Amino acid sequence: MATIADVARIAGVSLSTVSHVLNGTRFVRPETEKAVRDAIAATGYTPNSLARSLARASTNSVGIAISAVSNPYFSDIIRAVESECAALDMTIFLADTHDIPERELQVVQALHQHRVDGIILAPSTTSSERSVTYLRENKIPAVLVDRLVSAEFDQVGVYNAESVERLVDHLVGLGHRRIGMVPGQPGFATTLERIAGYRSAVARHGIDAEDDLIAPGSIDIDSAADSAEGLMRVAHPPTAILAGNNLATIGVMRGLRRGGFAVPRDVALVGFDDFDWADSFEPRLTVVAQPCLDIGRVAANLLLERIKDPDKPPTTTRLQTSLIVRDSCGSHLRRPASPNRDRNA
Amino acid sequence: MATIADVARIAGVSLSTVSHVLNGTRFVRPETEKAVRDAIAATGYTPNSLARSLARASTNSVGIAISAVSNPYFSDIIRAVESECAALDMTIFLADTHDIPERELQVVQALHQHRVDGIILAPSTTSSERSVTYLRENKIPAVLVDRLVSAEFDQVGVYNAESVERLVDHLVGLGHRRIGMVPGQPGFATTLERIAGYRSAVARHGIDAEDDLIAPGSIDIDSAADSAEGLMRVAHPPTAILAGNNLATIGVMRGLRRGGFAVPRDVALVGFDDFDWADSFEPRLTVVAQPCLDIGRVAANLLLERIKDPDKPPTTTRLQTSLIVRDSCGSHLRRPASPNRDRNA
DNA sequence: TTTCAAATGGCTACCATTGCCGATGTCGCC
DNA sequence: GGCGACATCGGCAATGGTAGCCATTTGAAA
Repeated sequence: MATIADVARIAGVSLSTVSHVLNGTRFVRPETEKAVRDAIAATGYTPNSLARSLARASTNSVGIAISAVSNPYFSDIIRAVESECAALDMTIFLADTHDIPERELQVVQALHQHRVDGIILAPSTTSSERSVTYLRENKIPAVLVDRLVSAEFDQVGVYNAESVERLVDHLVGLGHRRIGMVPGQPGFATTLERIAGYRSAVARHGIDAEDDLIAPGSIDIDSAADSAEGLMRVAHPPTAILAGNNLATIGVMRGLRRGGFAVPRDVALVGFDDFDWADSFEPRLTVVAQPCLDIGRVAANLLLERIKDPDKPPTTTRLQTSLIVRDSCGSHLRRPASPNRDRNA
Repeated sequence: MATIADVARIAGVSLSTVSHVLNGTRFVRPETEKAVRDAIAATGYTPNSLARSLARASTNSVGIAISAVSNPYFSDIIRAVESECAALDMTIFLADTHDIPERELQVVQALHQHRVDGIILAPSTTSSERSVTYLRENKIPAVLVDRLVSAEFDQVGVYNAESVERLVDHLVGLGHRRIGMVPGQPGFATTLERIAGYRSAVARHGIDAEDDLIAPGSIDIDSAADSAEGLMRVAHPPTAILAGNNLATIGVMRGLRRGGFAVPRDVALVGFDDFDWADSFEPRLTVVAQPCLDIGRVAANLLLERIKDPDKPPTTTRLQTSLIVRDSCGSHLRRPASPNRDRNA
């Protein structure tokens, strides 16, 4: 593998000149530049990014610490971040936190050791966890996505409570007064906010709010399925279920099907997070959709700003969700008194 | 940020000794080692991976060049690769090819410049494309996944033709004799193999094989939807449709719905690739499922072997798919003469 | 001849690794 | 007490590209 020294030797110039030609950091005569470029072509030289990053003290890369595994919802975010960064010739380190705090810390440390310029993190647990502490103590430019746990960092998420309230409003508008909830991952900031939104909406409408209507948090599809089955076995089972995220939604459907319940005939269902197949398969789900691409875009831009200016005050951004009404509540069957067939925020 | 020199100074030893303590590369007295470790703790020193990689000429990282964006099928593969690599303390560079040859080359070059130890690539086009040439010319350890385009590399994929043949067999077993196909991305090796499998099976059964039964390749969900609508408008529309991959399946459903056709009432549907929601939403799809986790696992291990021994002969691995029979062909309605309700390979 | 500018060379710090050679120090043995 | 054997560790160099600084060379203008 050719080095810059080889290029310099063949071009008959100094190391400095080759470097300056490569980076445009000072003027060189057109003839000299051509000699250098010819030598580069002849040797097939490509700069060693490691040495370059070492000297520049900047790697032109960002790390994404996210649970890309269990959460398909993140792939759109990653996609948007990748797209923004690629436009600026930055590369992406992807590391999977598996949503386990311990692993999350390891992953953040690994990214730091690789000297990424900044980190986008979806923190697993609620408050100042070790990984967040690590970011703060090492002054690593960072943006938190999805779960907003610390206002000392730049953060991007959605209005979780309000979105759930809109789902509850929708159900109440259709006449439902016993609404069950199958939340997402227990302990996550998003989960807590969404449960709070549920409680708030239910209280506002003055309808049933027994604790047995809220299932425990679900860690995967199957536990959500179990929760749904459990919900339908209580004394007065709900007439509608609200699923706390994409995996919970699939799980609830699986559980209901297993229990012999049809949606929306036996029970209505609304979900948090949309799917691109949701308009083609039955039951066509009524959901609130997150602007995943926007989240990723905003996160990437916030991070790049933060890298440029590490001392600017951190901002927390919440984006709007969209209520997409389809058929999973039977709203096309039993029309309510107050029709609210809104399609968008 | 502390450097190894700071540690050496505080511990009162040489640079060499600190390095040897860190890497266990030569014996040091327990007292000396303790002094070094104390100094590391005191300074909060973490080695600079860049300098380390530069000196070692190995980055302990692998690059994944894949279209993670448009293809959710790859997330399981990425997950498996990440898992295997994490166990060996290797990190992952993720770069998105967007399945565009030009971008694919850029991405491979970027990974190479970052001096990854090896690359896992899902090549977009059929034969020796520029990115594959680049890998070969620069002798980069590499494994090709999904689309098997060059036996000079290690490769991992599935039996595409055979899998499609099983789907056709299943349909024929149910009495279908006009079977349409909506293939995946045009030009991809997988697509060509799956079309070949379709043609072969159709010929073997001696049933209709007009060219208008094979739609053009679909680049996304919507183009697959258009293809499905188109298929249903031909003179003698098919009684069953075979979708060439996950996106095509969703697209076909969307198109059929738009055209007012119900599955399986008006037309049967089988798909390539399974979904984790497919057992809960209607129509419950009959599909062949790829062992994505295994593909990723095998790919990671092949790459690590290849890095260790760059000169061993390349191997091509094809894995078995599983036929999962559900309800999207109406097999639960009109039982055929020969019942083949097989659930697995 | 002096003066000046243009163009480029040379140098250095950045940082950890690793093998090699050399410099101590220590111990046992005669 | 002197000598060899060995344990332990220091010093050095090469690996790489960057970017700013100063020095140098060359040619042209004054």
